[in-house]
Amino acid sequence: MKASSSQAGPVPLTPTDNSPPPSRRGAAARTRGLLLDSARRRFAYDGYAATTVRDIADDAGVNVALINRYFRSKEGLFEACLKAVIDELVHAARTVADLEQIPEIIVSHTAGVLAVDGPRDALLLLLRSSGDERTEQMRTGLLRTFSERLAAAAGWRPDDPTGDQLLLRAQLVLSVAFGITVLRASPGLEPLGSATEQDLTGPLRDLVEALLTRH
Amino acid sequence: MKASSSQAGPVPLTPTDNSPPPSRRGAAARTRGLLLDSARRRFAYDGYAATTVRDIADDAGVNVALINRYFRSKEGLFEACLKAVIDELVHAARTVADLEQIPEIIVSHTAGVLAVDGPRDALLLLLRSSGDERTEQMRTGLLRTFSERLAAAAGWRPDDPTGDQLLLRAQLVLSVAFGITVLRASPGLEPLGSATEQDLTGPLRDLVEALLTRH
Amino acid sequence: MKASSSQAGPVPLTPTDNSPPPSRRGAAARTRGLLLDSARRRFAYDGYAATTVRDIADDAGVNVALINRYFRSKEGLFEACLKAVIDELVHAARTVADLEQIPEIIVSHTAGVLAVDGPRDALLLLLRSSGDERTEQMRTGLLRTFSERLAAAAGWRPDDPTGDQLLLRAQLVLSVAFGITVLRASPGLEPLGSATEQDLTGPLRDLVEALLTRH
Amino acid sequence: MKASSSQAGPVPLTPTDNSPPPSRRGAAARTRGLLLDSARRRFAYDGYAATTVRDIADDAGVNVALINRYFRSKEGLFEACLKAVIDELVHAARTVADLEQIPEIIVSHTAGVLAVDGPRDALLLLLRSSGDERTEQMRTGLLRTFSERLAAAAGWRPDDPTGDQLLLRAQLVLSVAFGITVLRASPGLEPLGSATEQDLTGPLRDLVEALLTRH
DNA sequence: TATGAATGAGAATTCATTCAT
DNA sequence: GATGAATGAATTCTCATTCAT
Repeated sequence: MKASSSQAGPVPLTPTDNSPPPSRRGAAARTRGLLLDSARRRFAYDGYAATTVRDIADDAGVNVALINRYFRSKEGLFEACLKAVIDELVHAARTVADLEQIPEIIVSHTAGVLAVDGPRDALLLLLRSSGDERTEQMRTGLLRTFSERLAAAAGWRPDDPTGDQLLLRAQLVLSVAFGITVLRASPGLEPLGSATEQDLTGPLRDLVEALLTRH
Repeated sequence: MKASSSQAGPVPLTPTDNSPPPSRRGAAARTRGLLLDSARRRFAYDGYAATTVRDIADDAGVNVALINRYFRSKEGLFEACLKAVIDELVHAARTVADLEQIPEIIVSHTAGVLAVDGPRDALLLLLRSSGDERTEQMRTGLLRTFSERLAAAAGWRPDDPTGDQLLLRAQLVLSVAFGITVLRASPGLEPLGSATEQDLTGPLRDLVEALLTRH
Repeated sequence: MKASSSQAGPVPLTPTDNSPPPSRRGAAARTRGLLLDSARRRFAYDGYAATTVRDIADDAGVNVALINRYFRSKEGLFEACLKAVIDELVHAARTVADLEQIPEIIVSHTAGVLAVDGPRDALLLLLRSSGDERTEQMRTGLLRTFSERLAAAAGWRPDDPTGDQLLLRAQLVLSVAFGITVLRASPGLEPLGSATEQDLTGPLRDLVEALLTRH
Repeated sequence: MKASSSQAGPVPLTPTDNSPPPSRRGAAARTRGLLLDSARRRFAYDGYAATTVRDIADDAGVNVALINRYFRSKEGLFEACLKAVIDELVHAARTVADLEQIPEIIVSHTAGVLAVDGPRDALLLLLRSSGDERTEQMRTGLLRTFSERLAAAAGWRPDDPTGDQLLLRAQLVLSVAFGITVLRASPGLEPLGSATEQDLTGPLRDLVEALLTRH
């Protein structure tokens, strides 16, 4: 049985772009963008295999064949989504300079109302797989980068012989972020499901401090 | 493109039962069990939609049609897997009496070599969806139960007016467990990927203490 | 979609034989008979392709594999049914000596409550096909025989040069019989659906007289 | 064993439309029509269950998937066929004003060479069932309408207290039509099998007069 | 003789993708 | 650039039949 989200689209709100095609030139970029947005949501919430290219095209309000035109294939589209998400997260990782910022970063990628998200589906999509080798590696690469960045904020250095302990702890912090994301994607679990940024920040501060301070 | 695991099976090791078919009369239970085991692994690692009934049958070494015979449909099989996992987890939840036990419980469901698992794929499968309403509810029900149990170990009571804070923190602990699981399912992230139970227990103790003590 | 009759059996009444297996010897014949009865009804009402060997076995209350044991195949079973029906009808045809008997013969094979029939499904089954060449010929052979017999009662002789007219009229009489059967098999058409033998005899007398007298 | 007609198609003659596809844009209606034609023949002659969607698509010379595109399912296609047939027959029923016309109407729907038919398979298809409740009702509805129309031509009125007798006789007339159809569908029964319209009209006149005049 | 287990062929349907306009 | 039409490769499921007890 297909997910009920198939007809309605997982998050039909905030179509991101309702403006008419700006001209002849530029219409392509706009269509590409619409598809990318829809795909990202679908892939994130329903997973790669459960998502139909028709779902995506319908959400975007464009013809299915354009997916192949602009992205060569369903998998090409997935890769494009992944690339976009990774870019965002690499950027976010760079902003992590010290431990105090970590809770905030996590919260900004996991909290918020599901429907209004956009950047909120990033972590979720990162966990999805199309089964393709290349995207698998992109994913792993980012995870590594991100956890090293978190560890670095706690004093970790690549050549530190005893650094594995710290890196492991950083990856546990990362785990919380992903854990929150997957649990929030599974509806009905309160109070986590509708926790606000404020609700989460306090506990996360405790958590980060416990895991990453003086170890 | 299909997942590369399609041919090899995600983890074909430890078939759990290599014994020869016990006569023929009465072999039904064994066959059913083989299918359940294979399905559980496949669904957990590849997801519902990406898993083919043929994959499952081949892993189990039996004919595809038997899936329909014993479980009515692919979805029936998924539901059976989910039920089994939920039973295990409900049992695990019951053993949680005080905070000290929590790290151990988490570790026992998240660590261990991927290939040797069995109970280790429980959390992962719990996150998978077939899109069916009923299984969705089973999942949510368990998540609620489990988080309440964790909170209770920290002193939470259902009628406590300010208990939501504690329940939220318990759900964050649960998040870590799921987060570890999904990150370990994504191969290549070291040191988390091959962390042993000992490696994880210490940090988790800090984490549980920070989140659930005196709040 | 399968016919709703699949679970309930088209006519579960009058199992024809509820007696316990008489001995070891003789059990075979009884089982064979049970299967033949069930098959006949199923084939007649649902058609060959829509009927499942499991439907038949379940109706008869015996194991499916026995169909192959006793009749070699589904088609063998169908052929056996057809043969039985043909035997009955050949016998009926022989009793037709003059025109007055024809309405009665028709009525006895078309009227009666659907559920209680037995000989009433004969004509219906005769119209069913398994697609096999041989059964097709058996069917045609009987139809020929029967219509010649009807024509003979009206004075037709095989070598009569102008006899075709009369034979055609006899086949129209046969048509009525089959027409009544198929219309009665399609439920809800009143008053034909529940017409009694008395209701039908009068009109049929008029019909036979009009078609077969002095031409 | 499958019907021998499976490979050859029941009556592949007169494809109704040999014209080349009219451009490509807008070819949908033509394809739909081709499928409808093939389906009608197949369903009428082989029955619903014995007919394969691939048979139909091959007869029509188009891809199988288009059946689902245009009719949603095999059953949807059957329903479309039934609807078309019913429309034709309702139209035919309306033309019946007095008794003299009845033989002609019957003849026009039952005679003619099998291969050249088109409207000739209407009655046959009407007797076929997919097992679906809804189509069953459509069928019964038409049968009722049609027989009332025949009865009306003989003076029957809906509120006539003794009208059942007349209605029953009208349904016997209908029976002849269906009887002729099913007997002609079963090949090899001469002279009925190749009787022309002229051959049938005379006897049918006698029959209608005997059944429907002054009763 | 009877039965539950197992199998392989075939059926309907879905879906990503390509083609022609 | 965009679209409706068409295709072929899967995928799930059903079913007649065979096997071993």
